[in-house]
Amino acid sequence: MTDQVRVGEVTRPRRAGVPEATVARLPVYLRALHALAEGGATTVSSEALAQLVGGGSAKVRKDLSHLGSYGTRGVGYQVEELVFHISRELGLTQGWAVVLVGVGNLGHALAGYGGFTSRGFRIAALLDSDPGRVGELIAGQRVRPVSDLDDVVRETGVSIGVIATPGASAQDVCDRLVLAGVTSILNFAPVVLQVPDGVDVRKVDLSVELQILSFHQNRRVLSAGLVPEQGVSA
Amino acid sequence: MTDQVRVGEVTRPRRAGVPEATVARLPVYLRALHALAEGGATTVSSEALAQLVGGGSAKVRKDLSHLGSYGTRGVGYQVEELVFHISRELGLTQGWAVVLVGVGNLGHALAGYGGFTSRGFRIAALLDSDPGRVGELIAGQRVRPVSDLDDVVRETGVSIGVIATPGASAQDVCDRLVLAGVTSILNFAPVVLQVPDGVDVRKVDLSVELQILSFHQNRRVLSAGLVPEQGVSA
DNA sequence: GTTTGTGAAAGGATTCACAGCA
DNA sequence: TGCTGTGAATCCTTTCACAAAC
Repeated sequence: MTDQVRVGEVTRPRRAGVPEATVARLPVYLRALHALAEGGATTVSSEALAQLVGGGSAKVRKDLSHLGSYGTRGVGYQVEELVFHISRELGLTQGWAVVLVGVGNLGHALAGYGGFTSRGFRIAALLDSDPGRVGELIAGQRVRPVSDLDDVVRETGVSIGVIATPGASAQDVCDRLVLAGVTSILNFAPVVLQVPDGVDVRKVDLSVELQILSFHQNRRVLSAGLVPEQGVSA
Repeated sequence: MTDQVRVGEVTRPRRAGVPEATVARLPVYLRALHALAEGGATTVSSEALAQLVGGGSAKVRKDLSHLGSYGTRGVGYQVEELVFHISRELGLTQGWAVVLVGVGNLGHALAGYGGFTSRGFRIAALLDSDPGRVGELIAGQRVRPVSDLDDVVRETGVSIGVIATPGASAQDVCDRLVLAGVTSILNFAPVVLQVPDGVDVRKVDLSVELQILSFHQNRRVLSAGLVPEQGVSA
């Protein structure tokens, strides 16, 4: 936090090198802070915040220190101030336009999910390749055909695409998104997408977490000694 | 892989110490391997697998080496064999019974999601606290009231609970699950759950990934346009 | 020749512990 | 006194590079 970086005409505290691990936790802090603010809290200590998100206070402090020095010794952090700085760091003040492709069960859930709009994302369009779905009204939006993608991107300045199609069509949709100029993609389809350099893909896999849970559950059962042996032995 | 560990009455190659980072990737390998098997491939090299999942071949080899020594030098890995060993390591051969609480949009999507059942999970029951939803038929299952939870756990030996309720009721549902004896919980609600020691909670937050994407998109826009020179790395 | 398995090196992330400030 | 901010130490993860095996 000591050195400075020139951005345009102004210098401001360097926040360029925020570690990935920290970035991944900022949304979690943000949610906790919103909850605190709703509850009427004005300040919060690293210890209290750590309690809320499940972690150590030192980690919280180090994370927040990457955004700048916004705490007060002996007191803690101002909730509203932290919300502002984290939101800005995450780019949530930009009001990104998002296009959602695929309005099956999951797409429906995503279109109606408050967590997107409440964090500054604007769903610019809902697309689906199934002609039977086109025209359907979901969360106040009319579903449009995937062929409208180029128009949508041009009209609304979409920079983030969300893929909630079946696995089979995900790569095709992805290619179209990239071709249309979308550089950030959130993929809910159960496939690993291939994209050119310069495009950022993140994947949310509903079953991966369940499998990780299974691993731990399995270990717990095994170490509890209840299951003598399973499958192949050495 | 050299030392041994006693489990019950037998010794077998130690696989107890699989690093978390590796565990998190095993489901991804598993999916790629299933796709390869469907495509008719019988062997795969670490390099090819790395290509498919997006990573380095050394990482793949080190990951797989934690399961044992199942590759053949000069050849690669047997696809089917790897599928078996990874599945077993993840405990997917146990056929865990899962109870899903909350059958709103997201719950619907989860109940119909093939990725659960195709990986050996069995949805033992669907529960909802809304009396209006009880009795509804989803994916061949009839929705039952949350008050049936104890019965469900007793009857079906459920060990994993999935929470897909609104945030407001998630902690309550979580408490009931814990009380009923469930020790692994997958939480889709946008809150951080508090649980006693010995209970494993994993959270999937649909908007967290979008916010991380926003961070990178923001950085890209900043460094592409306005920032003259240094500061922003990558 | 090809590809695995793995020590060793390098790079990150977390935790410790305390100086410094309100 | 209470709590932040941060070097230093520790732990974990990734990458390198190559001997061993096919």
